[in-house]
Amino acid sequence: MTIPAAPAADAPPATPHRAGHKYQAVRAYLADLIENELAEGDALPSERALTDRFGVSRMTVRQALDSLAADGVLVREQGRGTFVAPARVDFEMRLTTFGEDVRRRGMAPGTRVLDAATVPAPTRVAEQLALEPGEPVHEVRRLRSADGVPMSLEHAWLPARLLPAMLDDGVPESLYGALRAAGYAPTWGEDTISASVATPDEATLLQMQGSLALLRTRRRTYAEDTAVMYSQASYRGDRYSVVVPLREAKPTIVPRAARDADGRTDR
Amino acid sequence: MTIPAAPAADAPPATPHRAGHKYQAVRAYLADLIENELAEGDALPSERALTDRFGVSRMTVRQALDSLAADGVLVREQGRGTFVAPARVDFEMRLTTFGEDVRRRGMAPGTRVLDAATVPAPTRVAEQLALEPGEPVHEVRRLRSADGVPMSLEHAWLPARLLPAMLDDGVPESLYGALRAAGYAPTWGEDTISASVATPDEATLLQMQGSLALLRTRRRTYAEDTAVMYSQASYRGDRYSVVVPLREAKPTIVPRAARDADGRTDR
DNA sequence: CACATCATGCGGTCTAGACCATTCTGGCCG
DNA sequence: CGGCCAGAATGGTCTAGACCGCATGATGTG
Repeated sequence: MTIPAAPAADAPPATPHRAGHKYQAVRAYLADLIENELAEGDALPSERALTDRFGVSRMTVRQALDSLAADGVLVREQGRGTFVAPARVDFEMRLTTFGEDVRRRGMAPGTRVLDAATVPAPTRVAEQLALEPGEPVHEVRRLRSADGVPMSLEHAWLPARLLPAMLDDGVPESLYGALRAAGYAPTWGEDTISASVATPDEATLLQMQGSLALLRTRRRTYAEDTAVMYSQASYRGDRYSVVVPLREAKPTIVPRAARDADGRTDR
Repeated sequence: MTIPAAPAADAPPATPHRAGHKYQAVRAYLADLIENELAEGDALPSERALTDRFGVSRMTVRQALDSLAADGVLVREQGRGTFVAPARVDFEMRLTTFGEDVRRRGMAPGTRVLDAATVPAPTRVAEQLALEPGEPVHEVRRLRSADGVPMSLEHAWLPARLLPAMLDDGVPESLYGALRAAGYAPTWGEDTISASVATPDEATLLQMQGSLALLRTRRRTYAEDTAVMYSQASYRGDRYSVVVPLREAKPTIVPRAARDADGRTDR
């Protein structure tokens, strides 16, 4: 935001590096520019212009620009300039919550808690969470809906050791939120997706008529190295689908340099 | 005029830059080292050692190291050294074929062609492939099996314009292989996964008994910007599941610098 | 013996230049 | 009018240093 039009041409003596690194200042300035000022495809100030504006050397400016280019935010073109990169497809599935997911689809999420208790971990759950069998876990069963229409039955288990007080004030609005608040922000996970037929109980709760097909996901959620949650969700097959972006088959290793090396592409 | 700072003390021979850039040479050397000599976690030569070995400046060495670190092949640790990165989890789903997929699970893939013809594109297919309705497409229906057990019904459409002779010698072993051979190697795609109940016809072909739940995927496959295939597959719900790795929820923008900016991390 | 200190080596940041390769523009000339 | 060519501007590569902060192990010291 603050545009350092005049960067105190020489040495700011008091805090020379306390304020962080110079390239970070340049990067922050550029990031702000990209987010608030420029549109996709717009040109950024040239390296030499930034050099003048910030009173730093060109290598420092390039470090900022290159890091943004590496993040896919910028595209650099020799002889032309540096431009805001076109929005790229995100090739990674994200750990989203049901609430976020539904809102992103433009609907209002709803929740009905069916069951919540702290219990000894069942064998399968203990396996998935790498716990000793019988170690206490919070178990939560919820019926999730979108715009009032039942969509999914969720069954989640979290190690009680990580969040001892989680259920003290009732079931939290968001389990991921509770994990984040406890310092166990989910960082990665794994879904296993399958299909099966709803039990009569499930069919009733989800108000299914006609087709009884369910899309089931079993999810393990991790915060860094610790398993923080195991959950199963059953979605109405007629109302829910998952979109998975796909990348090309995995290349060898060390891509960038190899490209130019072998000119022939006769495969 | 100005004598170049580089004193050409050593080699300014016939082809000084014809052979490529210096940092690429360093990178290639390091890549070979990583692939053939070193194990996960091993230390690489220090920047200054590489500087001596190649007779280049440290910035040039760093460009090679940084690019490999950006590719996730190396991990740099201030004060300690540069190390071969641990094999990382692949957070991206890949465009795999049924055959590859089954073989990776240790089973033998099988195929029975049910139908193959070149026909005018149905409306929905034309939409998905961005064709004019009625434009000719190759249509292929196959029953796929693993170790002789029926697993999946596949229905695929490919623009005939891209591979005019695809069906001349019967149905190719691999549709992706045919695309690659024609210069349309698939580079990305998108699966939409849902669940539904098998029709009697599907149940018969897949020899389903008991549960009639199917896991269905609709896939669009692209080679760069051109849609090269649209396909639907129906998997037996009791025998097939999809594993999707998940990354943490998407951060705002501009991650790297922002991290250090707010000093407080009172955990 | 336990602990503080220091030297060393490492990657991280930064400078003030240089030349190269590519792209585009504008003016010149046929 | 059309095509060619020279600049100018841009990013790409590279140098030969400098100082900083961090991690580690050796060296003393109480």
